[in-house]
Amino acid sequence: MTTVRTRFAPSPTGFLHVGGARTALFSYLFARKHGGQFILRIEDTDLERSTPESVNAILEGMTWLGLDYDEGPFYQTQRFERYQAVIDELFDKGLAYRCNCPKERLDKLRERQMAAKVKPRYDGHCRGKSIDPSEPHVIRFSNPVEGMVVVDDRVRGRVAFNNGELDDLIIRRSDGSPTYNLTVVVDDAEMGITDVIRGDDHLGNTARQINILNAWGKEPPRYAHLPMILGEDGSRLSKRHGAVSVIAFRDQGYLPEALLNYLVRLGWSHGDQEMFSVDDMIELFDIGAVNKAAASFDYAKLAWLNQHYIQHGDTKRIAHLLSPHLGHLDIDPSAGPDLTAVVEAQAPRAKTLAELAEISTFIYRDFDDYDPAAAKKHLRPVAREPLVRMRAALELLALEDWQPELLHHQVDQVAAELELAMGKVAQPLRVAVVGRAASPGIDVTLHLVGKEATLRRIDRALAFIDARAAQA
RNA sequence: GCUCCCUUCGUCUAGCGGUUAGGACGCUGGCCUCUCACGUCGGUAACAGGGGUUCGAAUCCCCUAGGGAGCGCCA
Repeated sequence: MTTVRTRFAPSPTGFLHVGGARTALFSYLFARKHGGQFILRIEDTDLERSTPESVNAILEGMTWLGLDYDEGPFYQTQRFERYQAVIDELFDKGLAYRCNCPKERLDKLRERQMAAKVKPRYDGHCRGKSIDPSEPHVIRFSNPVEGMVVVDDRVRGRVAFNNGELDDLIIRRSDGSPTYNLTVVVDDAEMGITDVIRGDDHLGNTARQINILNAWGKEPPRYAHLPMILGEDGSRLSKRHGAVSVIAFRDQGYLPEALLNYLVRLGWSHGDQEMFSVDDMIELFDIGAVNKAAASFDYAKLAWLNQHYIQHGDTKRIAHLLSPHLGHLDIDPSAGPDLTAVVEAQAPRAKTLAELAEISTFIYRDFDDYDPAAAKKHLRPVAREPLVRMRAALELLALEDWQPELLHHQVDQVAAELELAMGKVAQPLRVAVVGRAASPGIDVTLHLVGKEATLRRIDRALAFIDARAAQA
């Protein structure tokens, strides 16, 4: 039995988007599941549009997702001699031919075909003509004229194409460079790719590629064409739907395991299971169980998964990943409490790391203004007494006693002394210290804010209440 | 226009001839509770339409409708 070898073959004309990431993931999983190899190949034969920046962006995305490859990255631009050799071979065997049809003829042909309501395709005009290699020309593959090509696809099943529908595609441009369908075929064959997993926009190409493979005398790999990922409105996923670059997800505070988990469930499932670690995926993934229909990207569900992983992931690691997001808010995490304590306290209320950072700013610096609704509701004259009492009680607390348990006790005490419900004391205190009505438990909140800032902010709240009373 | 493909709650999906059509996200009601969350219990909501085949169809076949992809000297 031959070893399974899959590849991910992006063209470096932009960042790594989630559709590509899912294709890469499925290829990766298939290889890992079968104990095979996963290969990365950069298809940069389009010199006009390929950029080194894009290559870096793709590599960065793969690394962030943890989709490690066993071989590569290979660059097609470094394999031009191989492609030329195969083109020559096909030409010498009469399986390809020179064509010098001018653009005008091709345009007219196409026009006529459209008018006749037939599929536009090259008519094989130059087949059998002997064209001098010194004059400008391209080389076309002689596609079989009769018969059918059958793609035995792992997700689509058997898909048949009539050879009459396929035309003689160009395999070498007039500038001498090879084209996509040729390079893919050569690389997949020579890199020993056993299973090609790619987007279903390639289904049509597959028929052509199988024909080239057959002519060249190579065994075609097995194919699996994945359905597309659509935006929330059902149209092709694009930037206008939201983030599509995996790096953008990272920068917005998504965890790679959350994105991977979300992606694996797009078109694939294992019973009712929703949570999958990468190890789970490798164990359970089944390419044959992939759906045929396109799926819409649901940002809300991704957010739910992300929250789950923020909440249940290793606290130290989450803290580490949170750090740069605090930095973006001009916060120096080392100037505050232990970051893991912040993560533990806030994780249940953040869907992204960016959000986690945002709702934690009060821990590091005084807030600018009170949330109007919160201030109106809780910083009223009735709150004055509880706040004064709290301040007095807290001031007596030694720095080393500034711990959640003792802080909780203080709030309890004041509430009991004033015969007030816990909330009547805790809420004004919370708004005073946080600036808004939502935060972790009041004990944890006070602990994270620290004694000095807590007392300062209570004073500020008292002044606020007095000023408001004077105004009324 | 032509070729190929797809169609179960709003979304991701389970289902593979007999189910009260299940789960998850979202939305929503209760509980928990110092707030917001988390958690937990419940609710809402789907087989695109029409013909067959069959004792019996979400499941098999055909047609219609809707959607998608491809038809480059792009990949």
